[in-house]
Amino acid sequence: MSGDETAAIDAFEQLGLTSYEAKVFIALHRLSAGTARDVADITDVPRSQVYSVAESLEDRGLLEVQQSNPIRYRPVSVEEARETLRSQFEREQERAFEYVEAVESEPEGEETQENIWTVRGRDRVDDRSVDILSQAEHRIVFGTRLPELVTPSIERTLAERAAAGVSVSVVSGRDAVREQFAAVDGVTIERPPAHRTDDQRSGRIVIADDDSILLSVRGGEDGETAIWSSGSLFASVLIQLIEASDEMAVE
Amino acid sequence: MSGDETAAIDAFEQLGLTSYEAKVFIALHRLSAGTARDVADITDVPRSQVYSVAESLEDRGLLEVQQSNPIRYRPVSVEEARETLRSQFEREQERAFEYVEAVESEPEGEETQENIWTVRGRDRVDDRSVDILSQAEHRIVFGTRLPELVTPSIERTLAERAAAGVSVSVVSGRDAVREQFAAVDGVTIERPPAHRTDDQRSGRIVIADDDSILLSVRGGEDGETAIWSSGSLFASVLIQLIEASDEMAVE
DNA sequence: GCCGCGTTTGTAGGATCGTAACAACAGTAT
DNA sequence: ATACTGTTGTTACGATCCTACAAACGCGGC
Repeated sequence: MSGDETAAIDAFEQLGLTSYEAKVFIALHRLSAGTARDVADITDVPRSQVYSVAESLEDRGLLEVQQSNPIRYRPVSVEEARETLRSQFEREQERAFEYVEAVESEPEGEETQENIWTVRGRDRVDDRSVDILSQAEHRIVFGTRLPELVTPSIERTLAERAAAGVSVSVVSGRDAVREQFAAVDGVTIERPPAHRTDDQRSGRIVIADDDSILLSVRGGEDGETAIWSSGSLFASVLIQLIEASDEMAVE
Repeated sequence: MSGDETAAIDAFEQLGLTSYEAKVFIALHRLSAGTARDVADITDVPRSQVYSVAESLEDRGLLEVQQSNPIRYRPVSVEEARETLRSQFEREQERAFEYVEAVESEPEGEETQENIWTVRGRDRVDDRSVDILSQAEHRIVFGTRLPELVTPSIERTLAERAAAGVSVSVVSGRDAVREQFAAVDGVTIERPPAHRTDDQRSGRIVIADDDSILLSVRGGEDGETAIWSSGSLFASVLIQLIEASDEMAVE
């Protein structure tokens, strides 16, 4: 079995199929249609198991059955299968989150507790950054060495906030980053203070108003890990610390 | 635990979470945020298990962790969770079907084998009907007693085919059905021949050109079950049989 | 000491995986 | 006609893995 096929089977398992179901479904697409024996011959699924597996695939709407002797199976088209799985997914998601929304309680006091949260994984850090940025009302500082950490959603949010009258400044020593914002209206571009050594492992920094901050580093298993805090004493102190050291450098 | 909650947990399991993961996620939304003990107190998840479950939820991007003592957990917002799960789903689906598309073989001879296929479930019958209808090039006959079996997608496809110059005739004795097509251009409405007794269990009939036919019945576990055939001798013979009996009645 | 936190280990149950035996049937040779 | 052969569809049964669930442990703070 090829590595690609193993990967595809894994993916199908993530979508809720068993490995047998994935193998039978794939085999039937190879064959266009076929009997239990046909399927068993080109997979490692025992023939005796094909019948029940096919039945369960029929229940999921992924194949059709010809009641003959021998029984023949026919997979539905890829487009139809995708649509079927997708609508099933949407339905389940609706059921699940409907309830969560009904029971979730209001965040009391808008995050006034002294909390510093950890976020692992680049996409997650990205989401959280956008979240923090879009709550800014007066000023934003965004800094990074790495152009690839200026994702489209970040860029969009910065531009949107700038347009809303928020003072946005992007801090980077790298030209690649600086150029990304050269054309954006209302965005000030600055260089980091000279005294700050550029740690190779630093990721991005996000400051929104005087009460929200996010700081990420690269490395570790997840690629990027961030800590962030919003509305806490921690946040404002951290922000002051960071910015005070810059002010001093200027003087 | 309420029935709603059980349903929601089931739904989360369908989305790939374990029941513990679902319970912890829901509990954290109830609390807005909390420690392992907080969660254990309002669920039947043992406190000692909350830590590992939360870790796995963090990997999935469904909650964030505060590294303190005690450890505090914070769920991501419903919108963020939905988006995360959805993009994960899309990614997996892409991985899975990309491979299937690469290996699927061309249907040789365009369904010339003598095959009659079975389809169970109303939605599936609907899909197959639309599929057959949209391959019609010259004429279409669509019949049903039941207005609810004239779904929007059927209606759309019939109108689209009629617009493409296909001769479309809808056959029904029910006014509710007849009225649905009264306004559609290019669609002829007919009554079934008087000699044909209207079996209570009949569902829909779809005929496309002289080579594709689908026939469904209501009843059984799945609500609606259909047989269909395309390009086979079976199909053309069946079509002739059905239509011949009508012709005779006319004479 | 005492108590709560976080970790680790162990067991029971369920679902999937994988093997094997079985009756029913069709075709062939005797 | 009978016996033999091979296939089909069904059923039963261990092996294996993961989840659910329970209990114990080391640790640090009060």
